[in-house]
This record gives sequence, structure tokens and C-alpha cells, in this order.
Amino acid sequence: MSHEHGHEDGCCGDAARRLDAAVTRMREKSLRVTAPRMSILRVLSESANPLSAEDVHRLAGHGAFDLVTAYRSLGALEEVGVVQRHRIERGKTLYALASGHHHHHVVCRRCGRVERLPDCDISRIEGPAWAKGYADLTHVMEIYGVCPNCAANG
Amino acid sequence: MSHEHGHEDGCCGDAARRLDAAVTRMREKSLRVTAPRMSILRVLSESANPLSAEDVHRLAGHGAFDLVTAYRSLGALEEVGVVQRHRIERGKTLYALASGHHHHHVVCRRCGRVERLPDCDISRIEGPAWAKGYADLTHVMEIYGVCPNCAANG
DNA sequence: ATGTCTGCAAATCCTTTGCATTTTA
DNA sequence: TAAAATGCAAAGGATTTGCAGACAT
Repeated sequence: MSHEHGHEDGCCGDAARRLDAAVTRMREKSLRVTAPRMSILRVLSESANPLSAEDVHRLAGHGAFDLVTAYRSLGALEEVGVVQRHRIERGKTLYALASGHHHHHVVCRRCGRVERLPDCDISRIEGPAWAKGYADLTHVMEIYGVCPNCAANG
Repeated sequence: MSHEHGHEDGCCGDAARRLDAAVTRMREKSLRVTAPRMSILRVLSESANPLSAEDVHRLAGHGAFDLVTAYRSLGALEEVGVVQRHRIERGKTLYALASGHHHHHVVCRRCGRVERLPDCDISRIEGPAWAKGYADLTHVMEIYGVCPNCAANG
């Protein structure tokens, strides 16, 4: 399964700027800036939507680095908040560059198109969990539907 | 890892009634009502929160049926809407009796404990996608945090 | 220098599949 | 008795781990 769609500068914002921010963050957290990691970040920054570790590996060019390195690097980058994980159906995991703004996407069930939604009201979403005494909250969400285009034609 | 917590009649509603409804639904869909399946439904109905296939297998008593049967039955029951799947971290899947009410859960990152949250305000969640013209919406969400217990001890 | 990454191979975990046998409707 | 479900063994896919060598800082 593949999840990439075009090369239009990520799903939001300016790729170069985001790469810079990512590198800064890595240095802050004393992660080493290596060729495989830069390659991974580049691939993610060029993708309009989240990619699996395998997608990243393949899109970087198979010889660029090992698949294991993709997993390890994506994990490391996620720990420092540069990358965001999305757990998806059938136990798969997708990764995307974390944008400064927390938001979600709608995925069209028919054509696979992905659209960004307005920033998420985190406190409203996580509030009930907070009320139960949970701390250090995060959440992942995927919204599915049929896009206007597919509804009209398809 | 284990996820069961207590035997207080499922995460909502009356266990016996829910079992009845489940059986009715199975017959409607020409699923056969077998001992393993009833055992699975009983275990789920007695659990306050979602269980993994292994949890179900263990709680039913290891000799009751094969783990593979747990997977297959849970899958079949999910297809007819009697059971609901929740995908959580590390590629794991938890199952719960489907309740009429749409809701989400908080998962403790440390101990894996899962707690049900109040009913979800679907319109608020899916509203932004609706506004973009998407139809036939659904969504999945998982909230992660550290439960009060783990925060106090670990 | 030195603590981090990386590649490679092998392991692990969860889940699914194949097939012969048993069971339900 | 015919279709569906089960058990057992084995396969499968995604992700992780161990370890020696390579690399960034």
C-alpha cells in the first residue's frame, strides 16, 4: 500500500522552512543530523500526506538507507516532536512532519484525497480525559468521508 | 499486556440485554451461534473496557477455544456490528461490544489501561469536514495519556 | 575521542491462512 | 447434509533488537 500523493510541498506550509525548524529541533535535543535522517525529512516534507516507513524508504530510493533505519529514525524524530505518527487500519503506522499547528485531515474513501481541516480544539477533545485525571495527553484522529467531487460523479 | 478491569457489566448498559441483542443480530446476519462465540460475547460483556483477542482468549479460560477462533470470531462479530474494534498503539487491536453510543477511550501509555469517555459530540468533530462538502462521514480517534495511578507511582 | 547512528541478520509480536474435521441450522 | 466454524500448524507482515562497524559532534 502506498500513501503518497504528489510532491506539492507537504500538506501545508513551506517545506524549506519546516526542514530548518526540524534540524534546529534535532540539535536542541542532541539528535545527530545524518544523511538518512535528512533524506527522511525531505521525503516527508515533499509528501502531501502521511507515509509509512516503507513508503519513506522507497521514496528515498532503496539504496539511500536501510528500512530499519527508517523505523529507528522515524521513531527518534517522533520522540522529539519533529514527526507525528498516525495509526491507521490493519496495524499500520504512518508518519508525517509535525506542523506547528495541531490539526486533522479528512480522507476521501473513494479517491483517497486528503484535505487539511482547521486547527483542532485540543482542549475540547482531550478535556474529558483530563477530567478523569489523565496527564500528558495526546490524541490521534482520522476522519473519513466522500469528497464533493466523488459524490457528484462516482 | 492485559486490559481488563473489573467485572462491572460492560462499559455501559445491561449485560444480559446486550447479549440478547447480539444474538439476535447474529441470527439476522446468519452467523452461527456457537459456544466459542457466546463465550467471547460473555467475556466482552463483563469487561469494563476493550480487550485484545488474547485477553478474550485468556479470560474465557485457555481451554475454551483456540486463540485463532478468538480472532476469527471477533472479526466476524465486528463485520455484523456486534463488536467494535479499536486500534491502539503498537499495532494492537482491542475489541468491545458495540454500544449504541459513539464514544472514545483514553489509553494509558504506561500500563495500557483503557477507560471509556463520555459520548462523543460527533457533529462538533465532523463539522469542519462537513463544511468542506464531505458526506457520509465517520471518524476514529484514540486519546493517550498517563493515568492517575501511573502518574502517582511509576 | 566518544557516544550516536547505521546496516545486516535474526528475532518478536500480533494476526491471518490452509486444510482436515466438527458443528450448527 | 450442506454451509459455516473450529483447531492445529504454519505462514505472514510490520516492527524491533543485537551487535560490530561507521559517523557526527
